[in-house]
Amino acid sequence: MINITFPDGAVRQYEQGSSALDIAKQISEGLARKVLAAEVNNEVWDAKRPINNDAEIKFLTWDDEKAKSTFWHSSAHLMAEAVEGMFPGVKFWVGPPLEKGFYYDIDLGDNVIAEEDLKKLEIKMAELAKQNNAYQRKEISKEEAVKYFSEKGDEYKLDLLSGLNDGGITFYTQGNFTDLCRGPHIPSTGFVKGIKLTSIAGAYWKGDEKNKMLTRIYGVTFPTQKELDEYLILLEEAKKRDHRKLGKELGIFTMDDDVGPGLVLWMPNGTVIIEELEKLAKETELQAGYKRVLTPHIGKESLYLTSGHLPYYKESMYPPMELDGVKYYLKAMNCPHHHKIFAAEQHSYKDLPFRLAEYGTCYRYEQSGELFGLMRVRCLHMNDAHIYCTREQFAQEFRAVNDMYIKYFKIFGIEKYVMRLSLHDPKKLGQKYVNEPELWIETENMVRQVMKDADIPFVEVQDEGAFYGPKIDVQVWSTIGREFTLATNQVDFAQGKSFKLEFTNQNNEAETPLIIHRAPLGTHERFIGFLLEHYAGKFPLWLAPVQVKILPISDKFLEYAKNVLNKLKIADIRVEIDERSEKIGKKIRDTELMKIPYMLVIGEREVNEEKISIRRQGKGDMGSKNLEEFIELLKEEVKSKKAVV
RNA sequence: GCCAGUGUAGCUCAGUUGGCCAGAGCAGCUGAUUUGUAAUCAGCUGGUCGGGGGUUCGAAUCCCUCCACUGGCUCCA
Repeated sequence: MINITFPDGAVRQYEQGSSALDIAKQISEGLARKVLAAEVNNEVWDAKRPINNDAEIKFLTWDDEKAKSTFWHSSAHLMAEAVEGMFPGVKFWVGPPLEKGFYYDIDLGDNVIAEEDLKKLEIKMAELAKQNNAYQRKEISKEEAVKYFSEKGDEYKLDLLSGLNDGGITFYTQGNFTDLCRGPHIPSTGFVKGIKLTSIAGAYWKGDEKNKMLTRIYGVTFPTQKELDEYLILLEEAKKRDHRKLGKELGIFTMDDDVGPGLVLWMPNGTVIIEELEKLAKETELQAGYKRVLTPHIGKESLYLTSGHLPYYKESMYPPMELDGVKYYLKAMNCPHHHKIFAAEQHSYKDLPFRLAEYGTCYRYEQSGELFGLMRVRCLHMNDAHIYCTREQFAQEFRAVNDMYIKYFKIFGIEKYVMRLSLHDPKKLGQKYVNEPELWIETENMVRQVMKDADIPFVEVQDEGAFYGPKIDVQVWSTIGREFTLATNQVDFAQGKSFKLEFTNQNNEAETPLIIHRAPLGTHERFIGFLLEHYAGKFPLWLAPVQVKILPISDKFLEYAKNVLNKLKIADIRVEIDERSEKIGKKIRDTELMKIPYMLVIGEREVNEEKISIRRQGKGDMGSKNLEEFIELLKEEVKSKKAVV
């Protein structure tokens, strides 16, 4: 007998070799029907895997993220079985679960798969699921596994095997499909009910663009059709919040073939938002001791050779224009220009930290396939600044930047974010990273310490640093689930040297400053793209391009309405009037769709009472007030920067 | 850049196996209407069917090529 400890601390005895599923069955059949996998001593196991020693166990059902992963990974195997049935002889790489769903990377050989085939595969998967085949685990020696895949001629699985040690290797089989897999899996295919294969994509083998491109099929499955349907509806809803759709509908931005891909034209409504954001940045940075500068959009080749950007960055810069034998590049970053401003004057340690800020316009020739709405563009306006400081000042400055991020995130109601410490890869020193092994370690430690001291949670990732130093990237998720880097805070120990930047220290010696590059609001493009999805186009009052729309019921009340318009304008409110001879219902509908926060309905009653009727976007009629009162409310709301939910 | 897909009026979309001057709704314009909290009515304008080339008696429909966009990969603020 073995002792099994349950999450509530209860200990019960079971026969040696009982599986989690056996145990669940003894508790109740209902539970057993729901168990997808089990955590055995904090490791996820197949529910049917025999337990031979005393253990702590926890049943995993659909509600548990780990069970979902197991479910989706098992679904990937199910899809692989269907694919193998359709295209015999194909080879499989890996098929991991995702946050929502799964994929499998497949070498289809000479076969081509089209979107229509996904339907067929779904049907095939449903058939196979219905057979309710068990996922059978088998421990196997490395020799035997190598033999199996050698005979199959499967170089991919052999490659996986080469990285595995003998002893821990397992095969999983369901129906006619056997895969090298560490598991775990759900008990049988019958659990998979709602099946949707979402897309086909190419993916480089091992994520390296020099390697062969495999076919990746994405899918998602659920234990019931109903849950799948609900998920698909959710996806449809998410599309409505897409910043590209909203951007067009609300007149925020546009792009044009004749201007060029990735080049954003900010329309009047978008420009209002940009100006408000810049106002916020200016106020915030002024208080934080930054000085504003303005620099040209181009620079000579020599500038980028000095900075060291050119060798690392040339591919993503617009090609140079040549004048009188000198090459000029469009700037892809503002730092070299700022460094030259630092260099233009003598600096004493007493001047430091020296902080230069600019909403700098940069041009990056991103690969065509990388462009994506506002999130990835070729002309961007960066909320950039460079801080020149001493080593002693570094910690405090770096922390102040992080604090600024958090302050901004509060204003915008950004609750979900992760700070990511991006480190170098020692193997790539001299290639992707400047060859200063000690400085890398030193600055990485400095940043790590700052984060720890400030008690800010962060994750560390290898091989993600800037070429000149480690950085903190801030990952955010828009409400529709897109993840991207919004802000960045970088240490630079290299450019100070290469630009021969100096200050005089207490001992009257020349010393090179450390440089912090930072962009808390990222770029206008990405930030506004994010905000569009974050607010679903319903911008808080302070950012709303049009804050108030006046809706006269008929032109009889136009004069009064225009009077209101002028008073609001004088109060610095962004206000418009709808003079069309449409019915009030129509005017309201159009204004609601444009997501304008306040509507003022003006008819006979308002004129007689010298009031205005207020309607709040999404909330309906709010009753009437006199105009002065309303203006005060507006001013307060603007000042609070709060979003109405 | 790579893999797969899409590209028809300002927008959202129809357009059957290639075959009468390419359609609808919304928007726009003109007129009527003067309206009380999410769509008033009528008429009209508007399209080299992404560009170019080819197959064919005939192409929005088939083929090639280029461009743009979409979903991914690589890359990234």
